[in-house]
Formats: sequence, structure tokens, C-alpha cells
Amino acid sequence: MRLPNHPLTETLSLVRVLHALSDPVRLNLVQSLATKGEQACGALNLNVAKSTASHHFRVLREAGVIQMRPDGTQFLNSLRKEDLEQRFPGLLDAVLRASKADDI
Amino acid sequence: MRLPNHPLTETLSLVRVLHALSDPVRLNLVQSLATKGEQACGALNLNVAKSTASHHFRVLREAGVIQMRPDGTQFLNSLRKEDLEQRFPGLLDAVLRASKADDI
DNA sequence: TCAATAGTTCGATATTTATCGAACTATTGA
DNA sequence: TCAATAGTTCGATAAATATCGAACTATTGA
Repeated sequence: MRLPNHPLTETLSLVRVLHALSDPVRLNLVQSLATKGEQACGALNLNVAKSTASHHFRVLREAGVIQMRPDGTQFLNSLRKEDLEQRFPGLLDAVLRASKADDI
Repeated sequence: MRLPNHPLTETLSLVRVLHALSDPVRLNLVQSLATKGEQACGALNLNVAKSTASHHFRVLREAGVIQMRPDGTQFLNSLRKEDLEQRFPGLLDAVLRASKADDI
């Protein structure tokens, strides 16, 4: 079983979270998870190579923005909304709201 | 007279803003401006070389996070609070609030 | 048992970025 | 007029990052 590491809510770093969100591919990914809910990696059409997509998922996971849970041959990804809200209140909502106002 | 370029509020890019904020030196700088109000570059003790500080001010300015107005031999810097609030409501407040909760 | 599916890891590469010191420019106050 | 002050620009460098393809690993369904 592949169990990727997820940082604890209390240890999340603001700089890390902001950096994770400051890439067009990743922001697009986060936006998709926000609207579609839990999704497998492949279900999100990122228009990059598989290895590149894997890289971006890892950056988001290690920053604490998403969680990945194994499900058969795939991973189901979702936003850590509650955790982020607890650690950095209002931040994710503001980014998601902004990402709709922006073309990215 | 040195008049640096400032992007229009309507053209601010979310990715650019998040990237500008995702550096420890710059986040610290933004935090200082938020608490102290308008400040000259030299008044903020960034603990980096003058040229490096200048670079960070430029990144923040070009992202639209700060505005710089010439005043004698120096520049007075301030946050573009209202502009950011208009373009990306709640974002700056959430980041500032988070930056207090975080060690950066 | 085994092929198919879903991601990860690895090695390479090109780009971006943070950093510095030195030289430069602009403004003011004496 | 000129020295002092405040930043900027330039050139160099080291580190981080986004990207890819190929090889690998883990899981399931037939």
C-alpha cells in the first residue's frame, strides 16, 4: 500500500502554501478539486506529462493543500479545506474566489 | 524623477500576486508595511544586500502588491490594500492574518 | 497468473530566481 | 557646487523548479 506523507495541520507553513498555489498548473488543479470534489489524478486534465503532474500533486500534498488517499490502482485527491481553514482562516476561500475572478 | 511602473488594478494576476507573497523576505516585508504603514525601503530591515532588497521591492511592485512613491532621495512604500481588495477580495487580509499565525 | 491501469521515480535539461558586490543615477542639504 | 543619502542596474553565481520520457511499482480484474 502506498501511503504518502501528509504534513500535520499545525505544522503547515504559509510560505509553502503560497508557493504551492503560485503556479498556474497547480492553481488550476486546486480550482478543479474545489468545483468537482474528490478526483483521481488522471481525472484532472492538466495538459502536462504524467511525471510532471505527479510532481505538482506532490508539491501540493507536501504543502498541505491536498490530501491523497489510495483507492485501488489510483489515488483520490481532495482539498484539505478544514485543515487550511483552521490553520489559515479565510485563505483558501479567498484564493478560490480570486481564481474565478482571474484568468489564471 | 524616478517613476516606477505600477500595474493597473484590473490587470493584476493572481498567480503573480501569490508568487510575490511566497517568499520569506517579501512576506516579512509585506507584514512590516501592514503594521508600520508607509515606509522607505531602508526603514525595513530585511537583512539582505541593498541590491537584493531592491529586487524584492520590484517583484512586489510589479505584482501589484505594493506601491512606491518618490519622496526626496527615497521611495515610500505602502501596500495596495484597496486595489487588492477590489481585485481579490479577502486575499490580503487572509495572508496578513495567516502571517501572524505563522512563524514564516 | 498476468495484462492493464495509475502513479512514482530517475536522470537530464532549460528556465527562473535569490543573492551578492560594484558601479551607476537621482535628489537633497550644506 | 558637491558630498551624502537612497535606490537601481549590471554581471555573475548558485540553487530551485518545471518539464519531459523511460523505466519502475503497486493494485486490480479477467
